[in-house]
Amino acid sequence: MQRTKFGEMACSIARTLDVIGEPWSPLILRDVWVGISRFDDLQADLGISRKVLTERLNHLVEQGVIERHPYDQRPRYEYRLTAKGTELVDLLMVMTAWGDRWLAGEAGPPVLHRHHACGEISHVDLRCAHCGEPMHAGDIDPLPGPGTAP
Amino acid sequence: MQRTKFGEMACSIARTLDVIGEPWSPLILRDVWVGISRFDDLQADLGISRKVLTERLNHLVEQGVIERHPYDQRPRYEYRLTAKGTELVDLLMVMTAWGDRWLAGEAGPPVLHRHHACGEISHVDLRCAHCGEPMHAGDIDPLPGPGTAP
DNA sequence: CACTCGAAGTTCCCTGAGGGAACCCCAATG
DNA sequence: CATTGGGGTTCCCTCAGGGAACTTCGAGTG
Repeated sequence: MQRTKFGEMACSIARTLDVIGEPWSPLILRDVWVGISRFDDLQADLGISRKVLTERLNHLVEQGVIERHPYDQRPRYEYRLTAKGTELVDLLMVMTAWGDRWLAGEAGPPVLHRHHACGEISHVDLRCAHCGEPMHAGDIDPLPGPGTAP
Repeated sequence: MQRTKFGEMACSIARTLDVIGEPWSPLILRDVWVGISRFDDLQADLGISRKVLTERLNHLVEQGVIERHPYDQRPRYEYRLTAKGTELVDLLMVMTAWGDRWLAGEAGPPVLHRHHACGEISHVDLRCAHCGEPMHAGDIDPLPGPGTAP
């Protein structure tokens, strides 16, 4: 947990960090995405402290990124992505693409992604939602928006 | 700083978190991207502790994401994005898009982005680098890659 | 019914990272 | 020679993360 509250800044990056910026949160999201969805399974897969896992799951549920689903008469739950959380996976895919490109080293990427539409091993690329052309760091100008800080 | 080392995991998401996953790092990157590049300017803009800012800048320089450039005879430096860091801005753009969509609230997004190619206010969308079709959470299958853990 | 089991937390203590503020270094300037 | 200002460093204090033991509660077993 960061001591300074990012969620109150007038910046969508800072606000997003307030939702998934804490240590472990992106990895929890990754596990839930690939189907590791129960408390003990998450704890074993990540090697995270149980206390922190509890805190992170509660926070992600509060933020509406994942949901608790009972899967038994007994109080047993599994966690699933909401629509909000599913869209956050975009972030994970970009992190994967960057990590594969810059950090994988000799051995190559640990995981490959096959794209359903074309059947090829591929990765994500960023395009403008409006015109479809590439959209990267140098391709935009920032302008003050309606929600600018007072 | 996370106690557990993410960089040693066989996962590009975890490795990427080892580079920019610490508190403040994405916001430092954002500031450098938009041209806030000197120590005191960063410290003032972010409200971060000077100690932590020093640590983060050193780490980002070590990771090859930013570079120190002297801008005076005196020991004065400014920080600039490297190619590796410039590609990391993709991550910030996706965070911005998600935050704008899910967290901006009534007021709307605090910052707008005009795309050079089409001149419109827009945001990023994820496409397959191979076929150009949309590529989101449900559109891929993960497969073990060459760098899978032993 | 008493006993055990297992998932899902909860509690406790210890260490170490973040916040804040004061301090330091050093080249240029007046 | 004293001052200024950028770019850190140092020190102390608090609070978050790690680790491991403990708790809860319903289900299954003898």
